[in-house]
Amino acid sequence: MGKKTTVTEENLVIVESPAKAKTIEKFLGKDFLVKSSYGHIRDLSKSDFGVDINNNYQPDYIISSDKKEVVKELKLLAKNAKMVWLASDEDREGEAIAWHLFETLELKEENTRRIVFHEITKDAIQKAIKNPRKIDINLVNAQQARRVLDRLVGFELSPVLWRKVKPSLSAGRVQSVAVRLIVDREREVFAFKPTSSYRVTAIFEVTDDKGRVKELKAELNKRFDTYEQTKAFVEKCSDAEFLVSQVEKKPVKKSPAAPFTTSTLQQEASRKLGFSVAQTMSIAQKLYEAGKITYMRTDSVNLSDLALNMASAQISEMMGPEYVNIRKYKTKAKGAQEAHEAIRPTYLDKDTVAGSAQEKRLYELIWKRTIASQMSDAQLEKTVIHIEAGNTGEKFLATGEIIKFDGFLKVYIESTDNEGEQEENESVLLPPIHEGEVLEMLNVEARQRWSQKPARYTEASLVRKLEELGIGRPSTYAPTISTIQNRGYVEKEDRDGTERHYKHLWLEKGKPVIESEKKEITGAERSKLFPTDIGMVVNDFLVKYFESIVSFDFTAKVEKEFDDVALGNVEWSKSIDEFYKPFHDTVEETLEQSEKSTGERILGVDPASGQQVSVRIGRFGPLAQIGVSSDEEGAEKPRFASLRKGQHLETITLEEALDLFKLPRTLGEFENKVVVIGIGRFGPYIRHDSKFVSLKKGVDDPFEIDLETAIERIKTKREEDLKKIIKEFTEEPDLQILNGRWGPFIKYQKKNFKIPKDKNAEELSLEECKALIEADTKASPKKKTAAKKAATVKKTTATKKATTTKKKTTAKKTK
DNA sequence: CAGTGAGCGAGCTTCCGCTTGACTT
Repeated sequence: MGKKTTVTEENLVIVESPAKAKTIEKFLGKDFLVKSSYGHIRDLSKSDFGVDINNNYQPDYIISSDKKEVVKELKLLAKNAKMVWLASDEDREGEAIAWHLFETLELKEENTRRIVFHEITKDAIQKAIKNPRKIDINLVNAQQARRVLDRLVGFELSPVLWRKVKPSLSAGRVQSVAVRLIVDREREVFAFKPTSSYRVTAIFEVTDDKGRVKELKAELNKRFDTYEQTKAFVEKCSDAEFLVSQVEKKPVKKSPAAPFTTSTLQQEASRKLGFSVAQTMSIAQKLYEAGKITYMRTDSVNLSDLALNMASAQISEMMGPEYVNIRKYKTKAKGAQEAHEAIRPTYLDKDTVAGSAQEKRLYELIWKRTIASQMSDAQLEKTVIHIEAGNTGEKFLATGEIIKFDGFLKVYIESTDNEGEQEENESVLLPPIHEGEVLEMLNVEARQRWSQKPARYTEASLVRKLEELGIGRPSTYAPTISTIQNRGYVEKEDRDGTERHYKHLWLEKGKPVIESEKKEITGAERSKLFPTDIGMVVNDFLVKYFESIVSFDFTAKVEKEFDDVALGNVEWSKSIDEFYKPFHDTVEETLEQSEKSTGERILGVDPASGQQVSVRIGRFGPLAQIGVSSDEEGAEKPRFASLRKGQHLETITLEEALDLFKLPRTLGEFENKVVVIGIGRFGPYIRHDSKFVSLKKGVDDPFEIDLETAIERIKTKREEDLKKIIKEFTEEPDLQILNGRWGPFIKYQKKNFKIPKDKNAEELSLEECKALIEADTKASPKKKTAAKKAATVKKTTATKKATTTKKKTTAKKTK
């Protein structure tokens, strides 16, 4: 749409991102028009795999529907340009984009150049223009192999799941491994048996140089396995002498972390700011588009020389030259392609930025991390004081750290995922203590401690694991995490902890030991990824029949193969053929031979009826069942009940399953209508006269509640509802003025309408209400169509994959 | 929103990686 479209330009440069195009255009001057392809412009067609299996896996590429406009414009511009510069990223995907552009725009070799740069700086770009090359067809072929392999795996495997597990499911090289990680971890947690030991700490009294009395906390250098041993030791402490036998001092240095990549940014934003992976990416995108940070999808920890100079100047100015230590970091990530710089502020002299609160916070995080990465090591002195506990043969250790030179710690401290054990990492300043001193004991405390269960994944820690395994790319981490949640394989959830008792011993100077049992809350989870039943069943199915595909090193193996293709040592279609032939055989075999997979577990026998009790995945999710289906005439049908939230096929017990059938429960009658207790999506409820009343949380037990209490709840609900009604009209019972969460509103035929703020709700007449309804429906005709669209989406798709489906429906319409 | 738990079968679902917008209570 730009005005320049019709003008003939000397040079057309095509990059992938429009924001990048804008910046580069400034560097190149008026002879260059810089445009963007918006990523890939073509993809495999969806019919017949988009790949001709019988003809060397010949790909069938079509221009993506949302790229037709872009392609049309680029084609015209390319036709009129004297030279076309393909400046997509220097990695496998970027090379392929260049090649697709070459093919699709019908470019000619003599006036096409391929150029690459890893940083968006004037120097880098001008150097690139001076050093053009040809499209590297081997690298392109490696990308084609990658693309075709992913298509074949995804489009062969998914239909197997439709037949053997449930329709609409999906499997793929990346998502299936992500799910597997989460399922495996859940089972580790389930199998985990905590063991306990006893941790002993003591507080001593110390007088410092100025005569001030201070407390010194120390921990025993061992933990006891049994309560008896612990008690015996604590008792001995009451009259023991505590002698400082050694004061150990050693220098320690700490180094800063590398600048941010996509994955480390996602992790730190999650730990420090509590952002989800998708949130981080969308905020970063905004910062990028505003020119405030460099590109946010990168696996590189490299900073440009320009950035390093800026960092050096900035640190020197803000904190002094002794804080500068310019470093080059090397990536550790498997399969990193390093087409971009690390994520950094565009201008390092800006330590903050205008924008939303979230943008500010993320920017400041990036600024700090970038600056810290170029700062000096922190110099610490670690002190360990050894305190002999009388003649018990044990000793207490007090550790402390003093910072001699703070270095990068002045700006940034990296967080870790460790939960619970933070107190041990606390750095404390120790009072001056000398060897040979005898310390006064104030108290000794011993408490039972339990070993920690394996940590469930957060979105961010899953990304880190995937990156470690070389699975997925910076541009796909966030979408992959959405996919496995949208498919219903995984849920992000909070879980309340459970109460646990622990033993406690307390000894105060000159007093007897106090023994007690205390309570703590343990195992609470916040925003953790849990597998669903369907996720587990699908995973087990894939592991059983397609172990090689969902194995953790599958991607690494095929990447090696792609590397050979990129080097020109192997023909890509041959490499695909070697994989596909046996894979396809397994698919056929599995379709023929495997049973349908429902995750069925037989729990036992129902004592009341003598029938079998089992659980499995049903049409609408996990269910429990009493009895078995039978073809025989007049055979009794089994009874069914859905599993509740938090119950799982794998862990539910016979008793819990039988409990499910106790509801709904009829209590009796009230006002000649039955009162029924049940549990629905929103918890336990009372149903009466086709109205629903929630049970009181934490007070009412759906299995125990009696008719009297239920009636009480119904009555209070009625009173509350009355308060909601502001005005009613006898001539129009469908119309009410109600008090809602956001103030008064009009309810008409089950739809809600706004009341303007300048109107008094109580004084509205029926005519005025109808006028408001009329005005509201007219004012937003879009609302209606949007709602309709949403409804059709809901019909065609079971879960909330609204975004992808919507795109498709609109795409079809515009055709 | 508070249930349902199939084969009278028509046609659809699905992958991974590049990119950005246009959606909504």
